[in-house]
Amino acid sequence: MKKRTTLKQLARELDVSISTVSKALKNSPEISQDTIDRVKAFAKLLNYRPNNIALSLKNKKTKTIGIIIPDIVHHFFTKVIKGVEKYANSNGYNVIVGLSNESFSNEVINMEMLANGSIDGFIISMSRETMQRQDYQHYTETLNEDIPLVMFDRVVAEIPCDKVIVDDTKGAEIAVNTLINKGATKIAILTTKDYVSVGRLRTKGYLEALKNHGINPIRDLIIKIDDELLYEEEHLDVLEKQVRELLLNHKDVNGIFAVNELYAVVAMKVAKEMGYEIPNDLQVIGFTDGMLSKHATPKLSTISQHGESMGSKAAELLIQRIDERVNDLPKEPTKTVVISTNLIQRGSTK
Amino acid sequence: MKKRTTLKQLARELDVSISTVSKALKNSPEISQDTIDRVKAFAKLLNYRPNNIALSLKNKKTKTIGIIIPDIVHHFFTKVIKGVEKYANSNGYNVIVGLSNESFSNEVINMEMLANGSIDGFIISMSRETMQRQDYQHYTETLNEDIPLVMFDRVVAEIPCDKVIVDDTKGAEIAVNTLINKGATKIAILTTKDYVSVGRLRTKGYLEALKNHGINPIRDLIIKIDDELLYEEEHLDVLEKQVRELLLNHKDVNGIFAVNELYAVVAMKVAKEMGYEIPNDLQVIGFTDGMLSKHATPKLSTISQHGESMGSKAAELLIQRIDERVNDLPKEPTKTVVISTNLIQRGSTK
DNA sequence: TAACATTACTACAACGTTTTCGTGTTGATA
DNA sequence: TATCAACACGAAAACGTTGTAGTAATGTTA
Repeated sequence: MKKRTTLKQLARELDVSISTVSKALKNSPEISQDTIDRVKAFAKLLNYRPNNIALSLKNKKTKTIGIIIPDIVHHFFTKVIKGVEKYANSNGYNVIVGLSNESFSNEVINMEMLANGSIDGFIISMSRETMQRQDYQHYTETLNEDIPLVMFDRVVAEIPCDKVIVDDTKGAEIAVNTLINKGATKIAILTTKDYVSVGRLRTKGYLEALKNHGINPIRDLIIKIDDELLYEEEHLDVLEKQVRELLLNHKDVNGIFAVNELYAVVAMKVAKEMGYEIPNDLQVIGFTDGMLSKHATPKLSTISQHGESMGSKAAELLIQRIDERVNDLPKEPTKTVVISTNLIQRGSTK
Repeated sequence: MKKRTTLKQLARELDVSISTVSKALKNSPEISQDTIDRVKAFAKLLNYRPNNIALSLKNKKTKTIGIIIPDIVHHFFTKVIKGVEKYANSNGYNVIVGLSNESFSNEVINMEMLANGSIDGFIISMSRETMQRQDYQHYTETLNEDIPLVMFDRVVAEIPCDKVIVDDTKGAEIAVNTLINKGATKIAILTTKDYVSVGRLRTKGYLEALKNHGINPIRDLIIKIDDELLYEEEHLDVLEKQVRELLLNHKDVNGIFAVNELYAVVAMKVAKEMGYEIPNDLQVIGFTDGMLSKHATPKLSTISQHGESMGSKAAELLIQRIDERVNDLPKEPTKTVVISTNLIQRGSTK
């Protein structure tokens, strides 16, 4: 195995000490210009570059942050990673990605693999299973070990750490308000089971919007879809079937708010098949602005989640915490940053 | 800053040497069962876990692999990462992600950031700009430093390293053959500029299929789209316009093969707007099986690229090389693994 | 009882850095 | 000429591990 150039090699060949080489490369005033030049020239020749691992060990920081997400094949998370990467990179940090695949144990294992000094801090969105179990030990342990942690999107109040979320309730409210203002009178919601915090909150926003307009919510119009294995083929059928039933039983539904873009797109598809014309007969708004929204026909009006902003904000918060920790600064109280959502109007609304 | 438990601390408090602690934790026969038990109990109490960085430094390997991709907001690459992660994780490796954003300099910077000992090897798909410039210095340098490198999808023959690709030409041929067999007589191709290797190869497959059926290619039917900033909003318009012109000038086109799913989906959209009925008037096949394909109306028939398989294969090859390097085994000649493509038939073909 | 094995440890070097604290050689000053 | 800065460099510790090579204190053997 060929070995990389080290200070020691340079020192030996130049017949000076390791310290001298190290200092020369850093333009230390202790070293004569002559020696500096010689060392630098030779270092360049051998293409010397300092070993990061040794530096990490010495400095007790790795300049690496770990991001743990439930699924990478998902536009939103992908956007978040992009935001994290961008901010992290421009601050000299690398990003190491761990996938929990919506599984609790994977999440724990992944965090343990990284909490061994490999990373300076975590950015996390909880796996579905973790939300169901409500077992947050691995988070508290991490915090106890004084490893900074920032949660985003799927967060939980119990954990005292910085958080980045969108105002799900408000976003949903905006969506439903918009539908109402544009003439929809009977509005259904396609949401998830309640243990998914974002689903719960968006449903809340839906209910509030109705209430504010003096509309009584109808049980039948609130469709809670079990999103286990959501992205698996078979489960789309279930989704389609539920939408079809909804539209069959309530032919006068003229607005649908879906808590993610997939639900929205599927709803549009089913509705079109059943003869609805969008947006004339039925208006649809989704949540999360992804590929599907942009390329659906008609293009989907949607509440944008600003994944990239969330990512870079999370990275910013995390790096602040890391600095705080490294420089032994007093700990600021934990923050929860709310990223504002906004409606992107496209073809699925009037 | 709170410090993590180290061997030294354990040693001090247990009043034994560091070596003893280290060995006790590893059940060394040199250590008495008594001491082993004491040490382990105490280590558990303090929640000791060995520092990975120190291990990396000592062992001269990081158990981390770097993957550099042009864009993470892209279903295919996302699938590849998933495959890499899966294989890597189950072999004790972590994955660190670098995004080039299709930019040459970003690619170089990212690689340099990681080639400092942070990772044991690279998995790379070239950025568009790198392909254009044909500047592969950073790859050769990496290889010269004896850092293993595996390229996937967007590869280049000049670099002597393991590669994982799909048989683009064959895949395209299958697609076009299928169109012909299903009755299409005038088939257009939506492809990229030639410097994008996959575009070039898929175009080749298109031409071969035509030739094999004795069909003369028509210049006008080969649309080479400039995919600079492809995923930016404005450029979709260009794409739409080109498809519209194609269909206007050649009303009898009854088959379209697109080298990616976005082109295919946009083509379908434009065609539908122009009154074509798919698949009756016009059949469409895409390449890469992503979200868009599954949720387009009609669902898009497509050549599947098996991103996840590509990813895990790439990880497998890389880890083999790393082992080879670490154990000073003789170097095997470089391999190019071709992942077989297959046609997924859905609604956009008869 | 002298020589030797075994047991159960410890010391130390090494991985590649950085940084603090010397230290020997100049030249200038009193 | 004795004293002292300034200069240019080197030695060594430290970060947290592991593994090799020692080393006391026992017990065993001839």
